[in-house]
Amino acid sequence: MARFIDELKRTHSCGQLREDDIGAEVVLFGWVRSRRDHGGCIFIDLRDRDGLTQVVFDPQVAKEPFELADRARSEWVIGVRGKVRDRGQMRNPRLATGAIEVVALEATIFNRAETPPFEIEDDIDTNEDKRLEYRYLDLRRPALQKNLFVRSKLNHVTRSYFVDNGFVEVETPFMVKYTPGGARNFLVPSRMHPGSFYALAESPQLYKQLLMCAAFDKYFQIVRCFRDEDLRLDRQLEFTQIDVEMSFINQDDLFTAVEGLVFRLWKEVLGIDLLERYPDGRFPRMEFDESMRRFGNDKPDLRFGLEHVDLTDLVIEHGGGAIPMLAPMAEKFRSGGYRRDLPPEIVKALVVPASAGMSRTETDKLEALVKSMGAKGLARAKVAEDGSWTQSPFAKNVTDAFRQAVNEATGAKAGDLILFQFGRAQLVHTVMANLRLHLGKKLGLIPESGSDGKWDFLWIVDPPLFEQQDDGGWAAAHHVFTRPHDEHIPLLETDPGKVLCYRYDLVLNGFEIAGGSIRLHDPEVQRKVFEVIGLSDEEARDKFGFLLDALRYGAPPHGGIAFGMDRVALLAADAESLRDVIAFPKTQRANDVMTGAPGRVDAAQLAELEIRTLK
RNA sequence: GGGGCGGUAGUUAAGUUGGUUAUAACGCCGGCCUGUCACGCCGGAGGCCGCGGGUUCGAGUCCCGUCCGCCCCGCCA
Repeated sequence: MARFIDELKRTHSCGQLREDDIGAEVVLFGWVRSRRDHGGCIFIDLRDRDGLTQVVFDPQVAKEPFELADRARSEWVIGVRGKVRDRGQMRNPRLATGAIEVVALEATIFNRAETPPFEIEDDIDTNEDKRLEYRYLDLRRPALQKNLFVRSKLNHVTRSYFVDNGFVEVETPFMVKYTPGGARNFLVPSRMHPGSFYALAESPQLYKQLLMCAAFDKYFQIVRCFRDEDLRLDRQLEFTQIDVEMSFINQDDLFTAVEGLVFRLWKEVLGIDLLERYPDGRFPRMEFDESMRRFGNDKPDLRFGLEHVDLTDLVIEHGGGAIPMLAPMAEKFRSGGYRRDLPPEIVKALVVPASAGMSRTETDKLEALVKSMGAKGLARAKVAEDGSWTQSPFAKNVTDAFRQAVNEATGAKAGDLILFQFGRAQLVHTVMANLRLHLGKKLGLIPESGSDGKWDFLWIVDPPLFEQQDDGGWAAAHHVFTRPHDEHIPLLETDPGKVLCYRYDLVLNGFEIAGGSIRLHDPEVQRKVFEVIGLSDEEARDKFGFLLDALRYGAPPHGGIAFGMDRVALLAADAESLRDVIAFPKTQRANDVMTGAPGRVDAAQLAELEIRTLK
């Protein structure tokens, strides 16, 4: 029978003791965070997941524990029985337990520890690959502990909310049928069927629609999804979704359900009442088109300005303003080579205020930045006192009328710097959106954490159903079961590019945290959509046969949404990267540097699966 | 697939136009210290300069290749 653990049970966590506990005898278990040896007595900060408590080892109080503390080193795991004492004058206001300390009467060493490769503390500078290699040590740091606790709470409150509102959680398969198109799938070879593969589900999309057909109205699931695509700051190979689907609802009904969830999450997990910012309990909405025009993407960060100004119409009107680089584009519109309502090429500007004090070197750096995103260059113009342009490739040729029109449209004043992008619409939007974000950060325009403007939610609604391919054909912009606006159904046959749909994204501070749609359940319209994207009946049957069948056997009108739980956690925990809210994440090259995954497998395993590799 | 940045003691970094023994801080080890909490003071150990090749009398430094990490474009909801 061991004295500690068997006989002496833990009475408190290391973050628990307060003034009220003074005089109590307690038993604490934890890790040695730091040890301060004063010759006569030794202080050890004992840490567990809950916090820190200072333990004093005084040889005049108890000799044996003092000798133990003399030997102890960082990260050793120890147990202490002791008495809670008032720190009196020596209180540490920066510590939750700072009013008290525990005087050791008895102690034990559960385990020694090698010197860790980095110190287990917040705000230490350690490269992330090192942190990931020793993830179990990294995770001991209070900041990461806090993040994972936030995540745990998000999960808990999410389940409570949905259960309280009559939803049912249903688990759907991870191993599913491979279907080409969309995100790349991870493949899982089947031993029972050599040469055949399952795919890891990239989302439960089709299954949740089948659940609606099966009358499981109001479904939700907190579910892992897998996509074999390149990673980013906010993208991992495997990630968690809060997946939701409802029947007999329209877009507004779904928004109500989602807003209810988010308000409750913020209230119960973060202690923030979003009603103060959104008194009617609703998040604002913006049309996709407007978002693209003003911000260049469909996930605008509204916490700062620097909005884009679309100059395409002005350029057309002024025939390019005598600027050689813009004239050919204007001509294409004039001659009817380009459609004005769906312009393949556009011109956009963004004004950097004089107060930013951008130097020439800094603008050169901006140019390098936009080039790295595929732009050819960064045209600019500094506005002089009289409205004329300097430091600009446009200045030499530009007509007075066009220059004045641009100054007026952009609102640029003396000393301001106008930045331009022109060319293929998609590239201009991407470059300008990233430029705006970059400048917002660089110029310090994004409010610090905790300020009033911190939580900026926005619905992006009514995007186009299709996007045009390079070959002029059309493809579904999202997935093929998105319902078009009823009044646009005739356009399916005449002008697919103008068809808008019931698709929506919820944006928070520039991150898309949720996306979904009202689904297409009318087989007639479904066929027309397939026709537009050139999907034959046969191909459709092959890909979605089971869903098409289900839709024919009495499908209710339905729609849903999926939250990127990792991104929600990232924002809620105020973390820098998705990796900071995932216990064991992958690197950008999709490696697990701790375990070495992915790894090669032995020949016998491959032989059994009848798989041969080329490398 | 492409662009950018980085890799030097355990950790984080500095390292000049290529030139003596590669620095510093923190950590670690030893000693001293009874009120510290970023404890303090004294002393010490610690290096495949990511890896491979090349140029050179001489490479941490220059060139080529490669691996790893981060950020971005493409891709992806």
